[in-house]
Amino acid sequence: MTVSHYMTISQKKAPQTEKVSPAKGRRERQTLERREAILAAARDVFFKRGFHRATVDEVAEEAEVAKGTVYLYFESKETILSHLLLEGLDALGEQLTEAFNEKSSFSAEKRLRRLCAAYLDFYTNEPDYFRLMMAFDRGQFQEAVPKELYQSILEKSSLGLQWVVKSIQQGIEDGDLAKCNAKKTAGMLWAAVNGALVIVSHPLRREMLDQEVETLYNGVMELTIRGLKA
Amino acid sequence: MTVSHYMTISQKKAPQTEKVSPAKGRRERQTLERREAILAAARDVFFKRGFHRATVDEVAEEAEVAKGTVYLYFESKETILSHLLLEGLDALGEQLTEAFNEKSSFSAEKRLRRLCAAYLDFYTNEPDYFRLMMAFDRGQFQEAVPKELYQSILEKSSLGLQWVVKSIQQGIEDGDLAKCNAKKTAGMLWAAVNGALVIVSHPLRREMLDQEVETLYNGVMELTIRGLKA
DNA sequence: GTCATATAATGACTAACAGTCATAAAATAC
DNA sequence: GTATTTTATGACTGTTAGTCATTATATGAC
Repeated sequence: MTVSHYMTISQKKAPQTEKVSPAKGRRERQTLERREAILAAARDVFFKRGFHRATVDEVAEEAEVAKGTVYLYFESKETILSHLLLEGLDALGEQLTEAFNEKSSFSAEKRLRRLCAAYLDFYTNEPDYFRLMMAFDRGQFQEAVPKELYQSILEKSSLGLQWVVKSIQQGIEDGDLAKCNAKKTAGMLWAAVNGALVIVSHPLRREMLDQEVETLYNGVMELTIRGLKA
Repeated sequence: MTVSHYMTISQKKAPQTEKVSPAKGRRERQTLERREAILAAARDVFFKRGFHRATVDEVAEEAEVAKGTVYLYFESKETILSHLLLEGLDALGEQLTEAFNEKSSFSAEKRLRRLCAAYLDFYTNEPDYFRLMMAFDRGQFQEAVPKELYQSILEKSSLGLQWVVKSIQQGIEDGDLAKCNAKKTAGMLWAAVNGALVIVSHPLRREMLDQEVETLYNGVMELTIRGLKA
């Protein structure tokens, strides 16, 4: 059984006897707090300077610990980013869940539009998290972060996509959309609108296309949704 | 007037008198050859190891020169990549020009499909160049490469997009497509299909969408082209 | 050919930064 | 109060992009 890195601090040598001491709870709490403080410092520094410019020394300084301490709580700079990414994905996930609005009786198309709009909102309102996501989509993270962490990012990412899948399934059931592989079609839609954000995120590409985020994004959304209905 | 970096080697101190010597031509040729050799070495190394893993020392060794020499011909590792990128963009540009096939009487839709197919072909047949393009779309290249080089990458990139713009304009003229801003619409289409390639280029994202390149790419193409016609 | 000058090449060096680990400090147990 | 375990530290290592004083080579004048 593998355990998360942060849980291993007090478990370097697994004790044969499971002694319960009064201080144990407090210790664990402190460990988590420390970890959270480092993560918060990393959030500050990464947001302010961007992942690549930011240094682990800066994170340590901001967290008021030594650099070595940072590495007691996280395996690598990339691992820290991954945990921030999970935060971002949680936030995005919540917004998407709200956009889908399970309890309402929205049409499939309305839901798709709301999901797309929520994604654009996230891009607009959480530019820092979005930037980190883009940074993650670059480097050699698969090698730099533990498998299980990589896996949970994959899962969290897929969770958001599920709402798109559900919307398309609903559209097919309601007879609003032609029959198709909902999962694959959702992927296409997502790839397209995400592509718009990828491009506007890069100065060169934005110059190249020479249009505002909203124009491009909504244009792509319209094209694909119309294509879906056709 | 600014001159390219590689032209400055024999011009560190601008001579007042423009003497023409018999050796001049050969020297210039040798300089260009040297430069080309370094670029070829970089192509090998970057293709084999990827931009981030590759080191300038490796490039120098492959080119059989000292590291300092590499920096006589290129300002930075990023600048070398930029020049390789220009090669890639040239190749892509040619394929797109051919796909558009100016002399033919293809319909706008046919042309768009051919352009998209050519882009996918490029992704498939020149994965190394495509990888470098993705690498470029990441880092802090705007700062690391000279403005004029950055500008020429922008221009070369836009050149390919022009064929999409032309196709859409033709579609409007032929009455096959509804009136729209051709440039912006071309950007949307491009953002969408490019988005598909961006996603499949990343292992995490490909896992997430769980489908083959062709399926996803052609799906996005179909969606957007259908949306365009609707 | 030989020397003076201009040009090109070299590789040891610097700086920056991720990550390590022997040592120190603090907490806990007894 | 002492021993033991846990946590923290920061000097150190390894790697790599980029520099620059020094060396080598080519050219031109005589």
